[in-house]
Amino acid sequence: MAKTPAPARKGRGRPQNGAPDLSKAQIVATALRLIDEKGLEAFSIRSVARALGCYPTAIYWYTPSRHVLIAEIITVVLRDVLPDAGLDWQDWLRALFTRYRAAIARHPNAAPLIGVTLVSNASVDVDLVEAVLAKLHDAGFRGASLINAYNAVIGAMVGFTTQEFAMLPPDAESLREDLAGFPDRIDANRHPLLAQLSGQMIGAAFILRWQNGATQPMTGAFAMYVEAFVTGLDRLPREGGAASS
Amino acid sequence: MAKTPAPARKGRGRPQNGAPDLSKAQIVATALRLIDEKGLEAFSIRSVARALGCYPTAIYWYTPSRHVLIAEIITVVLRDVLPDAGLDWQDWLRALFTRYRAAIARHPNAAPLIGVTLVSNASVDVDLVEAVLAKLHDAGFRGASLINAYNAVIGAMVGFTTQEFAMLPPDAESLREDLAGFPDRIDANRHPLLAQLSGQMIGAAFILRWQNGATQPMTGAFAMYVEAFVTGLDRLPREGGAASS
DNA sequence: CGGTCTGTTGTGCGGTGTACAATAAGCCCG
DNA sequence: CGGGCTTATTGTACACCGCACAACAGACCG
Repeated sequence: MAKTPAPARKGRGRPQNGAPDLSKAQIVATALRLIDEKGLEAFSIRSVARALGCYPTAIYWYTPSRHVLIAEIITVVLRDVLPDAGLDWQDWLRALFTRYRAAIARHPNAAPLIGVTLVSNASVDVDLVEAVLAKLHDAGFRGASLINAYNAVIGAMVGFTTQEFAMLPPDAESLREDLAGFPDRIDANRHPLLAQLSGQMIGAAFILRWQNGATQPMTGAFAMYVEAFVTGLDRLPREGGAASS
Repeated sequence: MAKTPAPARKGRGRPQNGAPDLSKAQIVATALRLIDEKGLEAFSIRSVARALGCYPTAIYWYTPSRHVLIAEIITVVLRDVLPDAGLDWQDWLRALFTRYRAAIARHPNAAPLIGVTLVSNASVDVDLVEAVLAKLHDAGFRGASLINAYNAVIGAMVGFTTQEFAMLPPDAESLREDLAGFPDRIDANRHPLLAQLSGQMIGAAFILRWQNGATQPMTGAFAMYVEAFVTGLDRLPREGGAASS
């Protein structure tokens, strides 16, 4: 509430209670709350410190850098994406993709963090890796094909949803106005399908939208994407194949 | 070369030749060159100005904001992704994905810009939209299914490659060291497949890598991903389906 | 020849991540 | 019980960022 540091307790030094004022969990939770409520741009070390009523440098006692803090936010967001292990491999993949999307939908403003920072960093979720490998092994994938399938699955899981919830430029309003007049500018001879479908696509389709999945979800497209990928995977050869690098 | 503004010409006012010193194309090209050569983090309005030997605010004469400049960089990177229109719809989609990936591979450090900023903004590439719609119409998709398929295709095109070329944290070295000792920490009882495959996966697979597609391309995984998606798309119902929103 | 347009130089503000010093309270050990 | 070590924080400082805005000089046009 106060202007800049807003210290609940004044003066330097260790707090008097014996217990710390801050904690890593509290910092991560506050950061995520800021992202959820005010958008990704409102998140910074300093804004988290402001919200917690401490100096920015106090944050650094619990986390070594902005990047690591982001990594910790990601692991919180991606909690509980693993589906029930009892499912058939195809249903399991469908559930995995859906649960991943649901996790992002719960914190849409955090989506770019994951897409940009690579799924990796920080704590490797070994259970996720093993589970994907296990289900693909169930499906019959072996050797280099198994690893390629693993990468294809992770890429597919993260890829679509990251796009769906991608951040928009801050001048979304001008983008909207731009697209409002767009149908009139289409040359029906050169772009007949676009001319015919623009009414349904403006504001709802990639490249022609000004809002992201938080307000304009692409549920139908996502379902089709998952279905195409999973059923397509079933029709692929499952052995051999070159390694990636 | 000079310290801060490094003006080739001194003093204020309009240049004497009659021709401007700068141009939008030059600014975009310089920005992209900086990104390619020194990484995305080295790109800023101020760094571009430094490279051009002008004041940062001179950049604003040609572009209204950082976001718009980024949008212009994106359109340059994504030039020439459209494949030959004569191809069969499935081959055309394969070619589209491959050409998109090749474009990103030419400027890997720019990958996060596209993934984050949404494919949209700035100049809508109507030819791309129309071409995708046309090929999916060729495939028999109609109505809501056509639009869903369009979104699935764009999401698939951008999604995987964005992940493959996602930026890594600046402390990649410590990540590498961390992952070097990773195989020894795997409990072979709890994670048997990971224990067996970690040797092939460390450094080359999502979540277990410390480099991105610029140095560790996932060619095999990408091929499998494309193949699964395209052949899967062929087996989907092509009419009806609910709209997304 | 005066005014307006153009394309710069320059100044300034509020923001950022984070390195580093200062400091005070709790804790442990002799 | 007292001195030093550890802990958790306040403060200061620096180099960077995007960008708003003023100043201004040359070109161009009536």
